[in-house]
Amino acid sequence: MKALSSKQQHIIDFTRRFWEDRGYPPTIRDIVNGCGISSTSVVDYNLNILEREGYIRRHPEVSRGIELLARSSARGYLLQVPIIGQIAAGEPIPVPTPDTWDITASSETLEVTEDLTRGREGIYALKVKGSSMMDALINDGDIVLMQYVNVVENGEMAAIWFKAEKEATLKKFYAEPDRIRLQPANTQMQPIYAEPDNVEIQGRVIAVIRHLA
Amino acid sequence: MKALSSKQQHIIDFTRRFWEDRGYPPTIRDIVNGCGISSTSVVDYNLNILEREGYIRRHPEVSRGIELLARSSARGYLLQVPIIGQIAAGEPIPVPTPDTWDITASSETLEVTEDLTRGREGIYALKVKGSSMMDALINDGDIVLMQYVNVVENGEMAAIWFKAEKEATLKKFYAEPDRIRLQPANTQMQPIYAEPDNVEIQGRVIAVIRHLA
DNA sequence: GTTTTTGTAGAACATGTGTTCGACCTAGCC
DNA sequence: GGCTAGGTCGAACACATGTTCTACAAAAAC
Repeated sequence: MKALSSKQQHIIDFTRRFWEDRGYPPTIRDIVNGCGISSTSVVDYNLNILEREGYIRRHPEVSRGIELLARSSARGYLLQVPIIGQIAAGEPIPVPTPDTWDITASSETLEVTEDLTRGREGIYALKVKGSSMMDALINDGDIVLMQYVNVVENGEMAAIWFKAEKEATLKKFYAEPDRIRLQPANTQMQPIYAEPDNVEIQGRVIAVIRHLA
Repeated sequence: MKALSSKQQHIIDFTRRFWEDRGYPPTIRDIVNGCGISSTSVVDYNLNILEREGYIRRHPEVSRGIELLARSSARGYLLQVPIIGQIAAGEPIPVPTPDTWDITASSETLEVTEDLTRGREGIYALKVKGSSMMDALINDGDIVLMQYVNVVENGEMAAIWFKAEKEATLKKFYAEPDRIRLQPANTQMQPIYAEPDNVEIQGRVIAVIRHLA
């Protein structure tokens, strides 16, 4: 990639702005007007260079056939994840139902980029209430992205429900021969051991998002 | 919004797929082919209904002038944040330069939704190295979204550089009459006090993103 | 100097593409 | 039966838009 002339940079900027603004790319004549260029062929000329240098892709004979490639550009797309409830030490963990999956029905949603979920199915979100998960480095107000699964691999962070104690928590999960070891994310803290019968895995933690300020 | 006929639903789905796939909306004839419809006027007819019902916006006389309004689609938009380096206890905190702002120049970027930055300027990201920030509930591998500022309000989480000790850390910042109090996010831990001369604020923490599994 | 390269201008051309219109079909209703 | 409303079809029209070509100027290479 060579350096771009100021005109080429201008064209790219304008095209991106146009695209973000209207949802479709500009025509060559839109660029002529938007960048104060005086001929369509000049734009064509520079678009060819931009394509050769890998900044855009052009679809020949197609109106508005300009695709911005700039580093992941548009590709990564947005997902709406329903925030179906909260997770707190003393409350049952809300389990997604066909109802809560319905984006339009759920009261709150979280917009995340696809790279967080990596295309996984069954993603939902919970808001953390209280500071009982601090040993998992999760604080009051954090949002945890969950995947709806009933089994997790050793070492994965899971949402766990202690049946007897009626308590919810987030811990790293390890199945050992006769027991289950739950390891706080803070490695300086001691693990907890539990009976396999007493724990119910409610989901896997995909990501944690803490929004300050 | 009335319920859509299956044909209308099909048109919307096709349009979204087309759009996600190629970066620009389909023409009416693209929809004719893609949805197995036999006349452009049928598509036009249904697009008008879709616009009336609020699912799309059409730009008259404009080729490919179909804008998807359905939630998630494009609107709430994506920002590319440059990951300009890492933050570790014993290293200076990388400070953004005009160079690192250039998305195309930086080696790695993070895609975030606008609601995380809330339109703020000067946003960059750092990758956390090591577990020294654990008292701020931040772990190795986490990504912190930063805003480039030199002063922060009391109570905000800031990236701090201790000049004498040559150490970086993330702490809640409180200016007191003669000293600066730095409070770990984990409220059970004791605060640290520092001389105003010895601390340099390198930025404000906007968000923390932890990506597991 | 001459020649080549790079960039710009304007116009003409060919095709892409939204729009319109008349005809037709069905279903429901009087 | 006649009537209307919703939906489909095909073709023609008009203009939006990518492409191409010639001419020209300035800079770079020879």
